[in-house]
Amino acid sequence: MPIPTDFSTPQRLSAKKRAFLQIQEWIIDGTLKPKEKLNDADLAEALGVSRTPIREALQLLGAQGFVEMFPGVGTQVTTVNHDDIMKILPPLSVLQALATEIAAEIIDQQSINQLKEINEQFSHAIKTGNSFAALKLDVQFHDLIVEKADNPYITQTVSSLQPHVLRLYFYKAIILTESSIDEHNVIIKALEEKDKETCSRVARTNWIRAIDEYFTTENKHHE
Amino acid sequence: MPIPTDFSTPQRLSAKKRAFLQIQEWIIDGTLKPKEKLNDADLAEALGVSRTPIREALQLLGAQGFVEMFPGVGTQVTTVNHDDIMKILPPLSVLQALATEIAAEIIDQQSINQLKEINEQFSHAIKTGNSFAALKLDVQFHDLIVEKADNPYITQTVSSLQPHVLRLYFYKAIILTESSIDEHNVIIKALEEKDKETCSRVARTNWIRAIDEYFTTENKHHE
DNA sequence: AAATGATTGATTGTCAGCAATCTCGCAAGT
DNA sequence: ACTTGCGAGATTGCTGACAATCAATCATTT
Repeated sequence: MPIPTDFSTPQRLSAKKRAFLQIQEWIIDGTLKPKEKLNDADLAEALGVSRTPIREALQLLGAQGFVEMFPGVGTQVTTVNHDDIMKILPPLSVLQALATEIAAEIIDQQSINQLKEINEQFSHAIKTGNSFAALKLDVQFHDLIVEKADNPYITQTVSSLQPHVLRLYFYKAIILTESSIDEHNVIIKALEEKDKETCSRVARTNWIRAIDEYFTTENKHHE
Repeated sequence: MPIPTDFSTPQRLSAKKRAFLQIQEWIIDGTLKPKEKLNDADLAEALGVSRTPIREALQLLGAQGFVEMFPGVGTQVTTVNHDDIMKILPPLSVLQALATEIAAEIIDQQSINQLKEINEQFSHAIKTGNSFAALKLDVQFHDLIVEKADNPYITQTVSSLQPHVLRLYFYKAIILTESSIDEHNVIIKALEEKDKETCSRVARTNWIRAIDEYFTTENKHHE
């Protein structure tokens, strides 16, 4: 009998980690409302653990900007505004542009093939109106590039912004359109040609176009 | 007897916050060595508190990238390498460049005067060889611009990188020279003239010059 | 009626202790 | 000498409880 070689160690999630992931999800999807006061005993009861792992999870959520802790008073979910998209896209885009520029010099063909595959799935999701899937594929696309850039500080800062992007999606502040498909293709081509300049320019101006579209859609919405 | 009006509410620091600040300082200044295994009972004893606030502080330090937690095993101080400067400057600079570009459109004259004042003190610190003071003034200079940009995501990402800059200083991986004085002056002038393009360009290329100088100094050091 | 002070209950931050797990050292077997 | 197995001790994650503090409510004074 051959020894199995394709197993992985089963991951036991600590109570803290479970609490963190669950509360984060509740905040992102709006179950826990902006400005809502969080009571750690209630959360502990809801999740079937003691208050300590809840408090540890809240430290992490505070560091992420999803809650604000007022010592001696309580913990509150941070606010989310429609216009936050206006604020998050510039830093996110310059970081992604930087990652793309760095990756252009070192990326391998296999990863480029992966990007093409992701963009095909992204295109399909856009065309079939599956916007959540499209968002996740957009994140995957950029995350692969960030990973290839191999700079822990870029990875850290981008990943600190990503959950906020997801939250904005749930508050209907994110719009992905067919234009993004073409942009991804331009990035892929530029990466194949090791064209740093185009990589950087496209990724950096992407947010300007996204904001224009956002305003166009918003104006229609208000009419 | 007039009622005092210039007092502020005395800030009581929670045990958690005190622990966080102290352990962070120990990591930054090398008291706690890279790769060192941290034992929360020892830290608790050293700081005269129970383990709970230590564990909460460690969550924050983990989120900051100063420690890595291995569930069930222990917590370890992250490594620091001389060449980390090569990795942190690009993202830090693009974020600072973005902040400068945004601030160029909205900054007031009072803040510009403040920048001039800070740069004078920075110049003095450089010329008298007080490099720690110079670093702190450089941080102050950029932080004021980031504050004026009024974008919480830029503030958050920049401030997540700053403590790492300080740590690299203590590991002798940061060098500030007289060139920075001139650069600051170029930024100030461009801000006064609302010249976004120059703001952005200078702040974004600053790290290339800083890395060149770093290599020049490193080569001399190895001779 | 409005302002002030006192009281009460809830919540937060922390403590001490318990159980589970991990690591290390020692002993036994090959 | 090297490998394997076991046990002990240390450490981690978590629980339940306590004390301090805050906010809300009630009572008293103006």
